[in-house]
Amino acid sequence: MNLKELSTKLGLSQTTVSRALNGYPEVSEETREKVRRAAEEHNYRPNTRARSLATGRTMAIGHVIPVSTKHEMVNPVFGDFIAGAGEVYSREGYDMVLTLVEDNNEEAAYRQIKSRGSVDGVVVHGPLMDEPRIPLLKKIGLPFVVHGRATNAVDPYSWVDMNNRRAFERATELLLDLGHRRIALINGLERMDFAFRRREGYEAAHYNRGLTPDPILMCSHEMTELFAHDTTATLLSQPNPPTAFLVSSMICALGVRRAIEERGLVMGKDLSVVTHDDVLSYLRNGGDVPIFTATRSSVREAGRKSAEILLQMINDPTRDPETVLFEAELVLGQSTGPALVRA
Amino acid sequence: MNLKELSTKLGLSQTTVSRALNGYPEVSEETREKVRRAAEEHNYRPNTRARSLATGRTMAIGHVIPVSTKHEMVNPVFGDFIAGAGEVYSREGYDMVLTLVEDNNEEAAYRQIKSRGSVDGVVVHGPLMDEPRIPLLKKIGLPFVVHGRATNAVDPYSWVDMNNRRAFERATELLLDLGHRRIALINGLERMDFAFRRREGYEAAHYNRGLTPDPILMCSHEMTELFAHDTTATLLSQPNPPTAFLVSSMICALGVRRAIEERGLVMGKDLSVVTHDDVLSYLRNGGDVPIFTATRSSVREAGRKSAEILLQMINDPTRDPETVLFEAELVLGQSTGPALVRA
DNA sequence: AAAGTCATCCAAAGCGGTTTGATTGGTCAT
DNA sequence: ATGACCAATCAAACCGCTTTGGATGACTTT
Repeated sequence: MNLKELSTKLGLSQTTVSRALNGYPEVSEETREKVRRAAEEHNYRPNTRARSLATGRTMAIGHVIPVSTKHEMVNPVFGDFIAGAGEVYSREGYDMVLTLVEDNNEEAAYRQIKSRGSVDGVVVHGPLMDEPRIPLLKKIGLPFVVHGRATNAVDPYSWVDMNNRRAFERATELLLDLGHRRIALINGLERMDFAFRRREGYEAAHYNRGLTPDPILMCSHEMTELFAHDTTATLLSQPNPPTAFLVSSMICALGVRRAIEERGLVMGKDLSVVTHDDVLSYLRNGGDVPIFTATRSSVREAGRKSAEILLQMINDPTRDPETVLFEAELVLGQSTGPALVRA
Repeated sequence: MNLKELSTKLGLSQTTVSRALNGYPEVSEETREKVRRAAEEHNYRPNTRARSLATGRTMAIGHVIPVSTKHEMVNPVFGDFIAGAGEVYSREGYDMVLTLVEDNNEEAAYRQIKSRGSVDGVVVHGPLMDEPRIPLLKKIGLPFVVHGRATNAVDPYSWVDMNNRRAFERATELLLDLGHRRIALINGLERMDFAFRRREGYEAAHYNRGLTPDPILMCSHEMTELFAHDTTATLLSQPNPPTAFLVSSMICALGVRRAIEERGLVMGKDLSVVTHDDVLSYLRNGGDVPIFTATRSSVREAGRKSAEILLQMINDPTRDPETVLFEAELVLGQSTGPALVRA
């Protein structure tokens, strides 16, 4: 059933039917109601492509997902972010278009998205410190919002981020307050902006107290359980091992815990662990009392917020870029305790 | 830059330019080359919507993701499946459109997808035992392939699945061979087809040896770390506790391990654990020697295969439904050992 | 030299909507 | 009664592409 068929069936012009359904005032209420009922009855819905060709709006948002070519790694955080954004899209009648791109030719991907004109805007995932996509998108004029930030970006742009630096500074302070002086940092890839900021926070907390973190305790890698486990195991078998771990994700924290327990040590007693918790739906941090002491910020909420901002920008292109910075909570769990005095 | 502009710039008709770029033979090689260069130079790419309106093909595949309303749960397996499917789509020039749907009105969602005509086909995720979507999609004539199967479906349809029944039967047999007689099943929601089949396999292995599994040992829930942990803890504190656990996902297995180790027990010695492993990129099952003994089948590969089948169906609608059944490997890790003789 | 073939190109008609610019008939003030 | 005005409707243009059904001229064929 298309517009033409529906309108002949009703004995009306396409114009009137279209206007009736789209709520234009030039149609009598009586006719509008008649049209509405007929549309309902025949399960008519305007063809997306035709409509978007006519209006110039696609009613679709693109998400370009970088897939690490090296490790075939898909960010586990992604599902929840998408769920948050998707809530907003479906509420507002937008589709979500995913493009998976190997991380070596993202620029081409964005250019293609723009010139094929299949979305009204994009969400940029996983920004690096120097993020070439930001000036690129500005240049080609595709509305966008970044999940995260790019430290070295110059022009203003819209982003939604968590205060990674502050979160990790506070977490480090907590561990320092507990008497820990050798704190390992199990971080993500530090060319990713979020990981860079987290290290900054970690270092700042040390410097603020006149301390210097031991470079050997700072590790950076793709955040898998395995990496975290192996790194922890290695660190613990060194002569002057860390007494605490600051970890960049729940998945990693599980690996850290495994390594700790393999050595017969008890988390929260022999060693302290603080992790960042993205509040993933399938990986809750314990029940009433959290397992891990954690900095906490919902990535699903970030998804919602990103989508809202992007849609606003699309609806009103004159708007100034908008930014949202979530402060992470610091929740106490069972994985932290005072540093043991060395025997 | 659109076709009209490009063709006037070249002094050719739209027809010729379009044909040149789409490889039709009615164009001299000389002209074709000239057109190609001009297109390249001006970064021209045909507008997706216009093209799909003209051809009737959208060059997009829909994925309808059920989002559990009750638990706000996003399937963690989804990211890797999408990554696999996405590889194929981008190779073949297809877009991927995601629709998140609360699990109570999926039917409306599919109807809408069809009538809005924004995709050429869909992948159905998370089939239930009685899956109303299958007859629905057949009825409305939208090509589809199911990731998983629906036990009670009657008409043939395309699906890609793992042999859940056989995998869990073998895993159970392994545990029985090791002398375990009280084997707990930590399963997903059993209205989901995969979970139902896994239980069947588990039960069959028992029955085949004249054993009857204790209903109290079979647990079914959304597969979170927390559920697995709490259930395991509960089971272990019962009078006649299980000596082995058969677990439906790596995430759950982590919860099982946590509960085991909290009691000061050692996995692989005091208790055995076998899990299913979807080979998620961020959650590898250990390094050289797997941590968990596991049934293993790559969900990413399933994504690839599903996409391939669907595209074939779209390109040749006369094709018969195709089905792929992956057999899971059973890999031995460190989490299994002989049942201890009760003191 | 006329007719037929063939390679190459083009004008115009869709695809299914939205939107512009009339057109119609009724109501009201003059 | 007449023109102005308004509400309600419509025909046709347009969005950017593909594709049908010619056109054109060079080259063979007879």
